[in-house]
Amino acid sequence: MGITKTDTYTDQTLAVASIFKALGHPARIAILEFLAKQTTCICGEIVAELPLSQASISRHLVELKAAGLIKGTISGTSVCYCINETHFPLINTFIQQLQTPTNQSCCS
Amino acid sequence: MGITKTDTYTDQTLAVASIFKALGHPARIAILEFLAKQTTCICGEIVAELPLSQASISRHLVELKAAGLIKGTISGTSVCYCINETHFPLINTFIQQLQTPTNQSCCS
DNA sequence: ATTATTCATCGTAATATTGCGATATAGTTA
DNA sequence: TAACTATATCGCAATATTACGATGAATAAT
Repeated sequence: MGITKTDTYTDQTLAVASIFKALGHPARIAILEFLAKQTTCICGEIVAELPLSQASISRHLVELKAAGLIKGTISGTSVCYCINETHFPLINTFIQQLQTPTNQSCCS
Repeated sequence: MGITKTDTYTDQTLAVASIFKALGHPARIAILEFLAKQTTCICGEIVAELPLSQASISRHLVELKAAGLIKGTISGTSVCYCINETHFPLINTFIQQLQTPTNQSCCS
C-alpha cells in the first residue's frame, strides 16, 4: 500500500529511520558533503554545484532541515545553511548497537 | 519525475546514499535491532516480532541484503540472517566528514 | 517605486516504495 | 511420493518521492 505502519514501532526506531531516510538520497548526501567543505553556505552555491534545479535543491534542503540535519538562518537576500550535528550521536549509537560481539559468530 | 540523476554523483556519494536509503525505513531498522539481539537469526522469528506480513518482511530483508547490511546463509529449512558490518566504516567516515570544525562557526 | 536577485512553494507528471494475498520454490518429514 | 514447513517472488493497489517549470515572497539595488 506504500504506507508505513508507524504505529507499532518505537519512537526511537522511527526517529532513527527518519534521519536515515533523509540521508538516503545522493543529492542530499552531496549537499551535506558540500556544506561540510564550506564555512559560509548559501543555497545558490549549491545549485551551481549540483545537477538539479533550484526548486529541487530547495526541496532537498527543506527535507534535510526537517530531519534536523541542517540549520539555516536568513542573512539578507540569501540563506545560510549549515550542518546540524545534533543527531549525529543518535546515528553513531545505532551503528554501535549493531556491532555487538554476539553477531560475529553467526553466518560466517 | 521521481527519478534520481545518478549519473552526475560520485560513486562514493551514491554508495553512501544507497546504504542510508536501506536504513531509511522503520521496519528495516527494527529488523536490524532485532538481529543485533540474536546470536542465531531466522526469518520466521522476525515475522513474529514485527507487525508485517511474511512477504513484506522478506522484501525488506532482500533490500537490506542488497545494501550489504545483512548476510544470510541457508541452514536447512530456514535461513540465517545476520548483520553484515562491512559498510559500517563507510557510514562512520561519512558522519565524521561532516563534523569538520569549520562548520561550528556558522549559523550559530 | 521599479527592477533584480534569491530562495520557497505550488502544481503536475513520472517513477519508486510499501504492503499484502496468492503462489512458487526448496528442503524436511512421514 | 506426498504432505508439511519456511522463505522467496509475483501481481496488484495505494501512497510516497522526485523533479521541474512557473510563480510567489522578501530583500537589495538603482
